[in-house]
Amino acid sequence: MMAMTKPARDCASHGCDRCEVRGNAICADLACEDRAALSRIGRRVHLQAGQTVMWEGDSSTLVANVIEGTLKLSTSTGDGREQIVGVVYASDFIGRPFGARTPHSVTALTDARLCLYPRAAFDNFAREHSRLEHRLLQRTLNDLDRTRAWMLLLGRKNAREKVATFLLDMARRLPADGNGVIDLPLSRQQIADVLGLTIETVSRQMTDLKRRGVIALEGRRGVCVRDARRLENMAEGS
Amino acid sequence: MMAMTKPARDCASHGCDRCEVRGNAICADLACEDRAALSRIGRRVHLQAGQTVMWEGDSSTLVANVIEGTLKLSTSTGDGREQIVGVVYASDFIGRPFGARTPHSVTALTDARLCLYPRAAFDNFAREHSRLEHRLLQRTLNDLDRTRAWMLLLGRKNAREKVATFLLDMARRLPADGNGVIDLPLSRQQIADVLGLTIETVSRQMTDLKRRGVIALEGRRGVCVRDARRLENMAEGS
DNA sequence: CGCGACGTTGAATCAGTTCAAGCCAAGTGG
DNA sequence: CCACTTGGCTTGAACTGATTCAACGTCGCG
Repeated sequence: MMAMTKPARDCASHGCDRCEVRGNAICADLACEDRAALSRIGRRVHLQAGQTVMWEGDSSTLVANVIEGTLKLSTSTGDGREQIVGVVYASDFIGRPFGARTPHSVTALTDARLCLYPRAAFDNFAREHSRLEHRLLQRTLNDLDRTRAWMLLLGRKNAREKVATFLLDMARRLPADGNGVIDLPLSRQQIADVLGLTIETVSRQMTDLKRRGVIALEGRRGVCVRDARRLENMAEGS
Repeated sequence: MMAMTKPARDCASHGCDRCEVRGNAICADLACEDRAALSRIGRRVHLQAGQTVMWEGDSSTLVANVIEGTLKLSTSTGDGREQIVGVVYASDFIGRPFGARTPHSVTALTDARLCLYPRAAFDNFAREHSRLEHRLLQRTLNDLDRTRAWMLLLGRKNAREKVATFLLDMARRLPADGNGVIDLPLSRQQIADVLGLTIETVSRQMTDLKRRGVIALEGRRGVCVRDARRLENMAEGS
């Protein structure tokens, strides 16, 4: 799959033209030749579910675009308690440009494909291409908004509200199959790590939501939102 | 104070030259004439403690540099539970550039002075001055890092760890007087809103820390860190 | 002095955790 | 093909850290 064939014509001479996420990634509105230059800096890599690409606290040497798959961003306390601080999807950007340290680990939740750049080279490229930098800024501002909204959940919502909010967020982001069932990219433990709960509490809340007919569960990872209105009410406090 | 006098010479012809925060604010490395242009867009405003400049969900019409004072960024649930998602100090930037809505309220905790810009004009200016945009990007990336670190606190730390972490953060950011006493810009309720706790729990933890000799309390807002090492241990889990 | 806002303290309650057991579906090997 | 393991998920019962509710202090200001 995805062999790096090299056609002849000027502007079609690099892999990006066939890139699945080009329209949404930060490279979207680069001129054709600039995109070619950027593509020369980067390389494609495949990750298996569970693989970690960047470690919290390590010096920041890599950044990347996510081409396919879902990854988690996480931090931990010294004694091993983990908090997932973000979940990223295709076309999202990962890594810490313009900074010495990677502030959180990045781990693949599903098999994934990345377009990986050495940070230093990327930084230089970005500084010379303000359209790219502008896109990166927009994306970072959005991330910051979403992260701050999540703080309200972590600090002030109870278990039911947390789980309901999480499910709505997932339903919004992930495609549903014909029966309206979505396939969660996270295990129960990982959901707990997103919500600041324990696995048991997550499980109990899910079961409770099922019992009330608000959602249906299909196997371990499948969920179907049956009554979105009610789920939304539960996500706030009512 | 701070009257907008207009001296005659070319490059000294705007208020910025006397600006207390110029070295650290996002305007820092603008060329002299660009800074003059930016200053023409903005205006200085004074805020009294308690005043709110921007409301969560309102359309984003203003952005600003903080010249003096401390402000809080906050979000609330429908039923009035509040979470403080950030505290900003002199030379920080506030507001949501390149976005339609302000995602959180901004309220002065102390009397404050801002350098306020209409968002649309600021956006245009920023798009044409990539050094400004670059600085804004750096700042936003830093904010995001700090915000994500705070998620670990909200999701995974207990009350003692939260309060200890908070105090260390404050001690790092605020100047201490001759006796090592810092003046907290936040009331107990606001500390609770930062940490995702209740006011009573914050009070109990502070008293406990005092009883153990780790900190000393001076009146309502004064704190002195007596044993920083021990406080650091408490901030993680030990 | 006395009022009002802010902070502390105590006792009871409860949401969520902890610990322990059991369940289920998917392998693995005899 | 069936016993047995394995890993993820659920369920139950006991426990506990933080909240809730209520009373009491205390500081600053008219």
